[in-house]
Amino acid sequence: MTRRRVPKEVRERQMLDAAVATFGRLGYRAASMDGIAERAGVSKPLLYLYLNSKEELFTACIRREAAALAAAVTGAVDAGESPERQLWGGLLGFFTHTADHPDGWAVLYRQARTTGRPFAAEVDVLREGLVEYVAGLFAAAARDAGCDAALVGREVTALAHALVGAAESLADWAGGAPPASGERPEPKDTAATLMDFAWPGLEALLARARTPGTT
Amino acid sequence: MTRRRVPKEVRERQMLDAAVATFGRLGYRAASMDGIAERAGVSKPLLYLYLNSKEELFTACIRREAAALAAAVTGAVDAGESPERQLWGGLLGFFTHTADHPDGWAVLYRQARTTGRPFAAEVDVLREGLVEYVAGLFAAAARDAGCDAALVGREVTALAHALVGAAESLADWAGGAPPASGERPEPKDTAATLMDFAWPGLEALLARARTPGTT
Amino acid sequence: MTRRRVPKEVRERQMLDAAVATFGRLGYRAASMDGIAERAGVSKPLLYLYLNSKEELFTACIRREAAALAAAVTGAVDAGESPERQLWGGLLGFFTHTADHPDGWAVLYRQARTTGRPFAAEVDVLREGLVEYVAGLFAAAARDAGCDAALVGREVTALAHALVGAAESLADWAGGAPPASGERPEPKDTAATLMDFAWPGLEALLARARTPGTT
Amino acid sequence: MTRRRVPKEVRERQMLDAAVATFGRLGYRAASMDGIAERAGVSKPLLYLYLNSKEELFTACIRREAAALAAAVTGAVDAGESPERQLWGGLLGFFTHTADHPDGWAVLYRQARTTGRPFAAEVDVLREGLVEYVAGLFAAAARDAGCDAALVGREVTALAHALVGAAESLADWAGGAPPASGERPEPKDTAATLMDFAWPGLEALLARARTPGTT
DNA sequence: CATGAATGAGAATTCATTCAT
DNA sequence: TATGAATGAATTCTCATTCAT
Repeated sequence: MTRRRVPKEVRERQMLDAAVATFGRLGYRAASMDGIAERAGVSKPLLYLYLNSKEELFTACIRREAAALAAAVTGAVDAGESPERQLWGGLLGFFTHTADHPDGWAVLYRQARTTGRPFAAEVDVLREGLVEYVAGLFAAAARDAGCDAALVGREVTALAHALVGAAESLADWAGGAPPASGERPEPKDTAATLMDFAWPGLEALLARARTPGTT
Repeated sequence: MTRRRVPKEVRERQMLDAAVATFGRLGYRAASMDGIAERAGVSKPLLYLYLNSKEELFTACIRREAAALAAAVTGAVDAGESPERQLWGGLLGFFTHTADHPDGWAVLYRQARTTGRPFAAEVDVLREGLVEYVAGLFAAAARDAGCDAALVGREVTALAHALVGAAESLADWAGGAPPASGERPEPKDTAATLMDFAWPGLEALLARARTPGTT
Repeated sequence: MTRRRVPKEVRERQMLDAAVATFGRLGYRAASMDGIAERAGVSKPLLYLYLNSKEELFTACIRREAAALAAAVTGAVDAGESPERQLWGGLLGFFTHTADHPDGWAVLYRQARTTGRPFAAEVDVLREGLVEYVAGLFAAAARDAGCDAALVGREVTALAHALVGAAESLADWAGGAPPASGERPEPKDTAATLMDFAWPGLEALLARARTPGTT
Repeated sequence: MTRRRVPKEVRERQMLDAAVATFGRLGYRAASMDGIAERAGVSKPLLYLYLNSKEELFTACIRREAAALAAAVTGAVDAGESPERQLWGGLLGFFTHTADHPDGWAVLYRQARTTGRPFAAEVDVLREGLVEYVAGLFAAAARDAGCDAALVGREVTALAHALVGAAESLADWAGGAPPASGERPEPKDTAATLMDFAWPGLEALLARARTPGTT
């Protein structure tokens, strides 16, 4: 159609955008290369020229979105602050980004994880990074509270897993309800809900750790 | 091959079992009617005779598994006990059932939600039911603690959502780690983790509600 | 279209016939599964159901035609006769069969040999068989003529190769000239031409072998 | 990359060389213009600028290789010598050239003949020329032997066909056996094999022609 | 002169679905 | 009741060919 010459990077971004939107809504199998090409406004061969195959295209989507999400979380944290403030910042960054990029989030959380090993593994890398980061915050909070970090180590990791899972779930829920269901919750509110939900559990754990005799 | 005359209901169950296993592992699109028929040990036309189409078959799977899960949760609760005990019972029932029926859980949580509106809606019904049930428990706890139920209503619902989301996430995580990762966590431990994580948050909320002046 | 139920073997033969005709005329790459299915009067999926892939289909064609040609040659020979008579019979069988099955011959000689290793290897088996058979006849003729078989062994094999090559070439030539060029030569004449061409060379060789001092 | 200004003719030769190598190894269909351009070290549009289309490119390859082969045969013959010496010279030239230019030979003999009418026709011109030349030699030999040329005319043509076919077949066989099979036969040996094989047949024919009463 | 960027057309293969028995 | 046989409709991917610079 439009034989417009467009710089490589722009074209590639157009294609990835279209792919993320399509994969995010339909899933890997149901998405067709035809559909993606059309949405990107390019011909199918061009799509293949840039991204080689459906599999590689999907992988490229996952990587791009994972990197963007990680950057959003990292960038929202001020490393000099208290663990609690850092967690708050990270959560806010997380919910803001996922709310702003629902298709990207769907690709990562909904689709990539249900489409078989190689893809799920890509996401696991991201996830492990987040879990470790949160666990680090919890450990710092433990130190600040005068607990033996080694003592609470295992439980801290479990809690970090639970928190990340809860965050994913909330992000999914917040983004999932489409226009119909009235207003979408603000990222700030979602973050507050989760903080209120989770932080007391952590403090209770630390309290127990300071009072020997309880497990 | 086995020309055994089998009663209608048994046949149907065989087919649904095969379908749940196949859909749960491969997803809706990647699963083939051929594969399901073969796994069920019946011919494809018979599969169509009983279940009409791939779409209806998938829907039937979702409904059956959703009902089974709801029954498992409901059945594990003793309506006469305290909210905390009731929640504990429900969580235990939930984690036990999902651990025992990983394919069914995968169909509900992983596949149905990623395969487009009509199917996701089926699951949402189940989910809403659970959320409301949990919210009811929280409201009861609020009353028991002498709080104004109306006052905490909104927050209680948000918390219920978070808890259900966390439970789903934990169930998925507990079932997801295959043999490699050593032993799978016991449902009881998973439930305990979540209780420890979540209950303090609720109590903190109630405490705030009793002490006017804080949001 | 015609949803006629046809016995398996008949269907398979229809498909192979169509495939041989198509591959023989267009070559492996230029032939399309669509075209073959249409010529066979079946749908493409059925073609795949029976023959799995283009590659397997081509292999099946080669094998069937190779077996048929080998049978035609073998069946035209009376094992009790003199080498010269046996060779005559074999050639006659060969030229008769190739003239009667030009597409099969084209598949074997023209297409299979130019379509890469795995296919060429199939034909080589046939070809080696024929060469060895002819070499055996030559050796028998040598013994009858009182020559030391071991002495002429190597030359006999080279001659056999040349003869088979000449036969292939003549068959191709005889079958290649289409209607335009007037009448096609009779297999008997082709066989006679080759006998006249080749037998004196063999006899000359044997004569040299009986008169030591020549190489 | 190499922005060297290269004279037109050299460029064209580079392209034809690449095309011959590619077509000879892969065949017309399996060869891609992309591959040829890359092997030639030029861009695809340039390839099209010089040679217009895949079809024309293939035709140009055939013509160039056919001319080269004809020249090699013609140039190896001393027109003043006896028919037998001339035939020997021609065969030697033929086998030497085909051994030195395996890709060109593959294009002519293997690929062009299996890729449909228009291309096969190009080769037929070459082939007919060779056959007529050989038939002329045979006729001269007949005259030298005191035979009535008209009498043996038809048989002489058939023999010429057989000889050319045998030569082609031997060239193909000699060039086909790759490194594995040890040393490749020398052109001189191949020519000798064919001379030994063919000349006695011709002499026998002439002998019969001088002795009326035999057919 | 030379090319990077782009596309229309087609090919192999798979799948949900349905007759005819 | 139950099925072996059959197909229409996609889907992924490739290739010859051509603008725009």
